[in-house]
Amino acid sequence: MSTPPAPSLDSVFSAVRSQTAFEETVDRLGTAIKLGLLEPGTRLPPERELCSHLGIARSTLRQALTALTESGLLYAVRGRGGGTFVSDPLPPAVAPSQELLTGWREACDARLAVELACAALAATRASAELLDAIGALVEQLDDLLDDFEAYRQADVHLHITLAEATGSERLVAAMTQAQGEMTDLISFIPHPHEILSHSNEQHAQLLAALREHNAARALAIMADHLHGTEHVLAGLLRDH
Amino acid sequence: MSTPPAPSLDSVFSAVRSQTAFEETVDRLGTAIKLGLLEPGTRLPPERELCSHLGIARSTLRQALTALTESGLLYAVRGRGGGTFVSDPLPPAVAPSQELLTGWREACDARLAVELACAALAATRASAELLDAIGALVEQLDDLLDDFEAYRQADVHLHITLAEATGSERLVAAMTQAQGEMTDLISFIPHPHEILSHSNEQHAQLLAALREHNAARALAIMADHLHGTEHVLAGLLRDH
DNA sequence: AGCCAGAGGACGGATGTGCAGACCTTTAGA
DNA sequence: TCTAAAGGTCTGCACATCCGTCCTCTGGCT
Repeated sequence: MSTPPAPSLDSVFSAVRSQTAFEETVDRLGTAIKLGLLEPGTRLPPERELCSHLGIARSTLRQALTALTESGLLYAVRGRGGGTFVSDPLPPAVAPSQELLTGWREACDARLAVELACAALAATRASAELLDAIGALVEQLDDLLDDFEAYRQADVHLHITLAEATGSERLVAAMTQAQGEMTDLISFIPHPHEILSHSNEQHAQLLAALREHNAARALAIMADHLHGTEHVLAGLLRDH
Repeated sequence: MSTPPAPSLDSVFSAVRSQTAFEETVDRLGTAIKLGLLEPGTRLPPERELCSHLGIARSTLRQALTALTESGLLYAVRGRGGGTFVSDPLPPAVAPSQELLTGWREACDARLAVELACAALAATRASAELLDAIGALVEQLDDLLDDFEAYRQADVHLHITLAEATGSERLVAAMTQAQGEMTDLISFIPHPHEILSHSNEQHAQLLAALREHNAARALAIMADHLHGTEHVLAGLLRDH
C-alpha cells in the first residue's frame, strides 16, 4: 500500500488572531452601512438596547460607535428624541485596503462558495414570498442600470435576500460579509450599462430556475454570474 | 415604485461573541487530531516554536495544550527528546454537543457551500499532483469499506486535499472546520458497506470530472454526494 | 415656566485574557 | 559530568471588557 498522503498542516498551525468585540462590532455595523442594509438617515436602536442585543457592554459598543462616528458613517444627536443615525449623505468610500487587494482571489472564492450554496439551497427551500421579493428587486434593478451606486446597493439586497431564502443564518451572515468584501473591490471598476443589463438578465434567469426548483440550473447560472466580475477583476488586478 | 424590501437586520444585530485565543487553539488542534490530520503518535513542534507559529504567547498555548491533555487527546513527555504527542490510541469520541444537534442543518449547509465551491474551483485549477493524490485516496478508500473509522479519516483527507487543490487557504480552513463539525455528527450513524461503496464511487466520478475540467459535472456530482449524508441525518435527527 | 423622561456622554473600579520574560525540572546524549 | 532540549512554573504588566453610577442635553408634558 502506498504511504498515505500527508495533508498539509499549514492551516492547522497558521496564526490564530481573534478579533476583539470592539473590532467585530465596528466591522459589522460598518459593513451594514456601506452595503445599504442600514440606509442613510436610519436611527439605530438606543445604546442601552443595542448593546444587550449584541451581547456586549455599553462601553464597548460606544467605542465602536465612536469609531464609526469619527469615520463619518454615523452621527449622534443628544437629548430626548435624539439617538445615533446613519449619515446622509455617506462620506465617499475609501480605496480598498492592501490586504484586500492581495487577497482578492480568496475573497472571490469565498463569495463563490456562499453564492453557489445559496443558489442550490434556495432552489429547493425558498418560500414564495422571498421569491417574489427577489422578483421585485430584479425589476427594480432594471431601472437602475445607469446609476451604479444605486444598482450595486439593490444588487446586494438581492443577494442577501437569496441567502435569507435558504433559511440559514450562517449563510446570511457569510453572504453579508462576502458582499462587503466584494463591494470594496467592485466599486472601483467601471460598470457600463451593458454589463449591468447582462448581469440583471442573469438574475432573472436565476429566479426562473429557483421557481422551477431546478437546482442544477440555478447553480450553472450563478457560476456564470460570478465569473463575469471575476474576469473583470482578474484583468485589473493581475499585478497584485 | 414599490417600497424597497427591507432586508432583515437580524444578522447585523445578532450577538457578537468572539472566541478567545485559548478557545480557538483548543478547537483547531482538537479538530485536527479528531480528523486524523495529526495522527496518533505524532509529535507536535516544541512549545516555543509552535506558539510563535500560532502567533500567541506560550502561556496561552500551554493552556490549550493542558486542556487537550486533560481530555486525553495529547500527552507530554519531559526532558530532552521529549515533547507533546498525539495520544495513541485516541480516547473514544464523545456524543455530539447539544448545540451541534440543534444546528445540524446549518452545519450541513455550511459544508455544502465549501464543498461545492471546492468542486467547481478544483475543476479549473487543480494541479496534476493533487489530482493524483486524490486518485490515490480513492483507491485507498476502496480497501476501507468495512472499517468506518479508517474510511472516514481517509475521506476527510480526500476532501481536504480537494480544498487544497483550489489554492485557497480560506477554503482549506473552512473545509477543515466543516469536516470537523460533520464528523461529530456522522460518526454516530451507521455506515454499511454499500453506502460507503456508493460514496466512493461518487469520489471516482468527481475525480473524472475534475480531470476533464468539467466544472458543471463536478458540481452536480458533489451535490449528489452531499445529499446522501444529509438525508440520512434528516431521518435520524428529525425531532431536533 | 418648570418638570420629567429619554437619549447620548463620561468615569472608575473589578475581572479575565493574553503577553513577555525569567527561571525550574527532567532527561538523553556528547 | 556537563550540556542542550524539552516541558513546567511563576510573576508582573497591559489591555479589553464589563458593570454600575452619574452627568448632560433636550423635547414634550403639565
